[in-house]
This record gives sequence, C-alpha cells and structure tokens, in this order.
Amino acid sequence: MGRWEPNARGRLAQAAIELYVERGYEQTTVAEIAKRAGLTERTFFRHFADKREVLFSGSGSLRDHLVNAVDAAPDSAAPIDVIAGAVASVGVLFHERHESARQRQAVIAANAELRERELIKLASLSAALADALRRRGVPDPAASLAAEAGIAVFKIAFERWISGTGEPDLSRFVREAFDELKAVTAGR
Amino acid sequence: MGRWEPNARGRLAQAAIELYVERGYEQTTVAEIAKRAGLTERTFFRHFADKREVLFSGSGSLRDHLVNAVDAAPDSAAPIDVIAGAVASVGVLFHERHESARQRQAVIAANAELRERELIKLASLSAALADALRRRGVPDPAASLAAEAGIAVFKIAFERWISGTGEPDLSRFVREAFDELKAVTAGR
DNA sequence: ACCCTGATGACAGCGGCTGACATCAGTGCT
DNA sequence: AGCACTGATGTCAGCCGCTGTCATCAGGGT
Repeated sequence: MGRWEPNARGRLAQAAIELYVERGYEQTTVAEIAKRAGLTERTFFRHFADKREVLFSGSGSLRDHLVNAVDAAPDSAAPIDVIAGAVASVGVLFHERHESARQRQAVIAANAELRERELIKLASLSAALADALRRRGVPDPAASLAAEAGIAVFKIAFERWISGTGEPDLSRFVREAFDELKAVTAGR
Repeated sequence: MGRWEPNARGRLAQAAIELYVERGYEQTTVAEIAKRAGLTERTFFRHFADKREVLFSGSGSLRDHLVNAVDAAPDSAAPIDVIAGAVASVGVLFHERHESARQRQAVIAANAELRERELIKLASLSAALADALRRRGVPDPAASLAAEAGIAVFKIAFERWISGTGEPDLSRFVREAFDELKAVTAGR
C-alpha cells in the first residue's frame, strides 16, 4: 500500500463540493476542505490553482468533446451547422447527471466569483470552437461569430435544462435554441 | 475649500491605471495606488469594491446607454434590429477614446482576473438588453438570444476596432459584424 | 456655541495563496 | 544490502486583498 491514502485530488474535490453545498462557497475555507479530506491547505493548492477551480476542472473534457465533434463534421457542412451539431452532441456528457449538475449550478449561481469563473470557462470553449472552425478553413469573423453564437445557445439551453424537472435531453434544448436563434437573427 | 483634496475617487482611479500600465496589474498593490493618490488603502476600498473595479466602474453608463437606445427604438422594429441599433449607437461613447480604450484593453488582456471581470460586465450588459427587450414584449428565449447575439457582435467589433490603427468608427464595425452574423446563422 | 454628517485615517485581523525547505515511502541501480 | 533519487505531502513564514471597528475632524445647519 502507498504511503498516503489514494486519490488525494478526488477526496479534496468531494470535500470541497460537500462543504460548498452545506454551508456555501464563501463560508468555506480552504483549510476546512483540506481537513475534511485529511490533507493540508498547502496540498489543496498543489492540486487546484485556486479555491474556485475545484468546480471547473472538468471543463477540459467538455472542450475536448466539442473540438472533436467539430473536427469530425463533414467538410460540406456549413459552419453554423457544424457548431450546432457539436454543441448538441455534448448532451451525452450530461446523461444521468441532471441532479449533480443542478446542485453544482446552484452553488455557482449563488456566488459572483464563481459566475466569473464560469464565464471565462465558457469563453475558452468559444475560443476553442473558433479555432477548430479556422482549422477547417472558416475565415474570421465568421468563425468567431459562429462559435460565440454556439456558446450563447448552449448557455440558454443548459439553463432551461437545469431549471426543468426530471431529465429530458439536453440536446433537444440545444436544437430548439438554435432554431430560435436562426429565427431571431433572420429578423423575425 | 474642503477639508480634503477634491475628487478622491478620480485620483485613485488615475493612480491605479497609471500603475497598472507602468508595472502591470498584479505587481501593483492597493497600498501603492492609495499612496500615489495621497490616501490610504482603506479609502481605496471605500470607493471601489475591489482592486479590479477601478477599470470597470464606467460600464454603468454603457449599460444605461444601451437600455435607453432599446427603449427608444420604434415599436415596429424586429428584436434583432433593435439590438443592432442599440449596440451600434454606443460608438459615440468611444469617440476620441481610441487610445485610452486601447491602453485599458491591453491591461485587461494581460491578466486573467481582469478578463473574468470584463466577461461578467459584458454578461450584465446582455442581461440588461434582454430585460429591455422583454419590457417591449419580446418573449424568451428570443429576448435572451438576441441580447447574447448583440453582445457577441459587440465583442468582436470592439476587438477589431481596438486592434485597428487610427480612429475609424466603432459603429461601422458593429454593423459589419451584425451583417456577418446574419450570414453565418443563415447557414452560409 | 452646538450637534451632526460624511469623508478619511488607524489598526487589527481573516483568509487566499506562495515560496522554501523538510520528510519519507517507494523505486531502481549497484 | 546499501544507496541515491523521486515525488507527494507536511510545516512554516509571509504577502496581500479585503473587512470591521472606532477615532478624527471640517463644514453646514440650528
């Protein structure tokens, strides 16, 4: 057996989320998180860049998923449809996750610092999507606009999915929001 | 004459921006800002909620301008055109400000915390625009989508305006970006 | 003269975050 | 076996952003 209990990072993440839910983000100190995980404050900061990052470290896989989906789209597809398809395809990442996603989102919504961090994560998704489009030969500003539009749609679709009850399909909300966007920008 | 030198807030803001430009945001402490303004650290925090806010306190007037422009649009205008007109009209707020805007943007771009704050300010503009549309009777999600699209366009237009030389009209970039967005979402 | 208000100063303290160094189980090499 | 080396963790000191609290004091009204 190892010198230390295994999965220090996972224990820290779980302890953090529990405490954020139990007593709120601001009312939780890093020392408390570390203590619940059986580690020290210093070790927390070795695993997470800051106190917020615990809630966002999973966004890397979302980014990868989106970029892969863009790369896999047929050459003939229009940029907006490539983006729409990629964003709709992230639905699978959230299957069976409705409840934990809702809880996490409630924590984020309750705190301004966390909302800031979420926005920059979304912006980095947008940048990654725009990059992927440019690699396909889509010029700017079309690439940036399509990517920004896609993220705007995702935000709204996700919000509706979270505030809904049960577990309907996130992808459906995404497709609906895209249709609405097309109608709106067409001037209707 | 007053007991204190006048315009404490203005002096703090100017000292802060100077220092942020001279030596970078992170390398500047609030104590240094206060000292240069002839005040104390505590007084800085009476005028600005945090160290970042110095660079963003002007966003309130931008918000007001946008909302007023939406309110003033003719009833017959389509939501997307109301937003396009409102966003394009902010160009006047930036006349003669190209250089200072560029400098400020360089400071923000160089620091992750500042980019986070900028994004949340933009998000609050989007929320204000969506509210204004709803007051006109535009239902959701059309209102939110039109507002998000407007802010996405503004981001891209502003970026192009900043990176350009001389002082062309920001409004022109906004209108061009809106036309591009319409083309993109139409699937071209 | 009197008090009241509002902006500022002085001071103590919390908590996020970092740098530097120590510790020590496992790993592989001789 | 002996040994150096690695890498995750602990320990400690310290900076700085930010806040609560109380004191100070000019100007304005009564």
